[in-house]
Amino acid sequence: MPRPKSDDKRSAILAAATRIIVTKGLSAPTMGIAKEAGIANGSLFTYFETKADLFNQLYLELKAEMASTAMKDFPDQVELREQFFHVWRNWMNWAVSFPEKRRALAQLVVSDEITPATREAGHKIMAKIAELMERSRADGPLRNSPRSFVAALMNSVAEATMDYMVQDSKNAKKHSRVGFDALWRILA
Amino acid sequence: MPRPKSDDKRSAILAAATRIIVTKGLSAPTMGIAKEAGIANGSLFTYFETKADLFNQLYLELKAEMASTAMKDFPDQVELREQFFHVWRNWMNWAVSFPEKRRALAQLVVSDEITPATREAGHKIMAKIAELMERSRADGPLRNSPRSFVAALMNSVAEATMDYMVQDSKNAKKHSRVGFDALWRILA
Amino acid sequence: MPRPKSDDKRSAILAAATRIIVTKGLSAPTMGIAKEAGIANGSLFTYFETKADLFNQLYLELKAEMASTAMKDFPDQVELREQFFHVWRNWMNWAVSFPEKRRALAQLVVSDEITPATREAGHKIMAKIAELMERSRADGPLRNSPRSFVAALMNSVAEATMDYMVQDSKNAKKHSRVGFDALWRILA
Amino acid sequence: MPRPKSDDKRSAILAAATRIIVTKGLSAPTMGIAKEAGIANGSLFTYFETKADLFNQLYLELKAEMASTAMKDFPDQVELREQFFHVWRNWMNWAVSFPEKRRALAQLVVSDEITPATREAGHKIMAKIAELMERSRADGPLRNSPRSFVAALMNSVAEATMDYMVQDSKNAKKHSRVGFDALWRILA
DNA sequence: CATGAATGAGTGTTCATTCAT
DNA sequence: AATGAATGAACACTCATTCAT
Repeated sequence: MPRPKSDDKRSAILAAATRIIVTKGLSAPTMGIAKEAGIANGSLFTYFETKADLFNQLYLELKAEMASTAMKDFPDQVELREQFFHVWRNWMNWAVSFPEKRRALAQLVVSDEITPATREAGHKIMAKIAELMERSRADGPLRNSPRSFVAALMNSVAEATMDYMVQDSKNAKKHSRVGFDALWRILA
Repeated sequence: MPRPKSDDKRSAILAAATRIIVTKGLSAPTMGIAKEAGIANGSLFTYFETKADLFNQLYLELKAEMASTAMKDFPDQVELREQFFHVWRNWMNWAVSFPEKRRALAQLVVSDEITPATREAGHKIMAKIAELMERSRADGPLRNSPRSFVAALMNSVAEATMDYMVQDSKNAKKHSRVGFDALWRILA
Repeated sequence: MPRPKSDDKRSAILAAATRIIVTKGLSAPTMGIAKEAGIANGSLFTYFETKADLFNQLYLELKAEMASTAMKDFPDQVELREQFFHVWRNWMNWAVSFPEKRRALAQLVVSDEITPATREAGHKIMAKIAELMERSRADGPLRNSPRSFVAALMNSVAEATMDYMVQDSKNAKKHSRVGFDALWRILA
Repeated sequence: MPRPKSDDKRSAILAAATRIIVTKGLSAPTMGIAKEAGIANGSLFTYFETKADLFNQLYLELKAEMASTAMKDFPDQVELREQFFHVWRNWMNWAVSFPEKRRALAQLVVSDEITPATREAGHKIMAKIAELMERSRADGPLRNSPRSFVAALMNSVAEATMDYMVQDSKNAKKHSRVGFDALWRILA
């Protein structure tokens, strides 16, 4: 029974990577990430086989956190629009509360280090939200468009809204509503 | 800033960069771009001071081409919605006709090599389109939102629509319409 | 130098190192050797202070086994040439029976990790064979050459013969004889 | 017409590698070789694609020099034994005159970075010497052994002789003769 | 102006060795 | 004693940029 691989350390690396990606981008040296995490450069590779592996896992971690935050306190008994707005509000709040996580995720999304398998897994994580979206557009103008198109639209509106909220955080709540209304106009 | 002798060579580099960025991403070596352009690696720096400079100029070049294509044959005499749709259609067609340019531009947009000044200039280039957008939303639900938010929304809908069109190019025309309708629902 | 508890484990490491050296060379990671030996990487250093130490001990181990095999069933009562040939035959047989040991040893011989002291000890181990050699050349053309030169010649002929035998193992016995005759012609 | 790739520099790298290999072995850092050659570390890779490439070329270079030195002033009109001895003497002299080259070559020969193709080319370079060897053993006791075996024997005797000569260079000439006689006894 | 050799800082990853458990 | 995580120096190779020709 030697020192067991510490979950704390894994988390520290992930958190460090998040911070460093925000400031230096995806080309940030692994050594910088290790230092930020308070470990030796070589130790990083005890937890993640390669830099790309680290990025893929971070992508998933962030997406999972985002999705689970979005689904928190999900109200089963209310009507669809309100359900969706509940999720939307949680989603936006996460982005505003953890701007670094959101920006890091945004970088990871466009990285070509993220494998198709990882992206696929990422989509599965968002399944609940996607399902809400599906139900919302079921009778709307986009009822015949492919899901991926609708999902892309939803994501873009979400991203734009987040930016808006972060920039003018005093009125964040209002902006969240405006973004959701725009989305709803697209879908339903 | 005396522009160098051969405009041909400058264009060749820009075109080469476009192609290389699509296949290798923004981390593509300058030497690869030079080779693709049919010149020696050192010569690239006669035309562009640094790699970042090349990218900034390419960003502007592509944006300008996109914008001018969008404004082609602009119909002054028709009503606003139709004017906007004319522009939208040109815009979408450009993206479908020159997928490499569009994809390169998409990469450049998220690059942190692109300076704020360049982004600002890029927005100016889109001024005509922005103005249309402004007029369209003047009486709509987003009439009180900041222009940047509205612009971000428009861009996202455009990007999603382009992807959609490229993926299913047989029905490109129909998809273009669907995207525009979605945009219009947001704005007006 | 208290030898560690388990001689089994020590032997396992030595045997693993032999195998790994053959496939990966002397730059084989200690971790690979440990895994092959079925122990944890850190445990290797309980038995051998350093990688170089392991190699030095392995060198000696292999040389000792080689020498003792060569001297097996030594016939005291026959004449010199036959005595020498008996040893030669055992020697060659060992090489053919344990090709991995021989190849590992060949690599170790040229390694600069093997210290002069170890080499010296290795020569002592071969003392019996060297003595036979000395007696064989006592009246021959090399009677006035330094022992080290003669030993080097003998070793080279042996090495060449071993290669020859391994390559064409069907006629190994014949090749062994041819090699010995060549050696004898040099010495006596 | 830029700076042309300089043959001097190529030679300097090769010479530097020779020296460094002797002192630090084949694991010598490329940076050390570059520094010894008086160039920047990156420049080494202008002349040799990889470290392995450098080693392969050096192997060939050294072998070629050795072979051409050995054939210098080849006497066509004398009998076989004398021809062979002439070559042998040149060969031994080269080894004694350039001990670093010889030792570097000895290391390269056992390196697994040297490709089969390179080894093949190396053998071609030695073709003339091999031919002499073939003629010498044509009627001798090894007339039925494979050439590779005979060549291995010859090389080993040569190596042993060189060591001997270097160690006791005062009597180098005598030792060269002794070695040759031993070889001749094997072959003819 | 064009060329491509020269430069040298920068980087992901490996690995012998140490040490906490 | 055994384990395997932790360490950090080391290293081959890349690449934007400079500069001699």
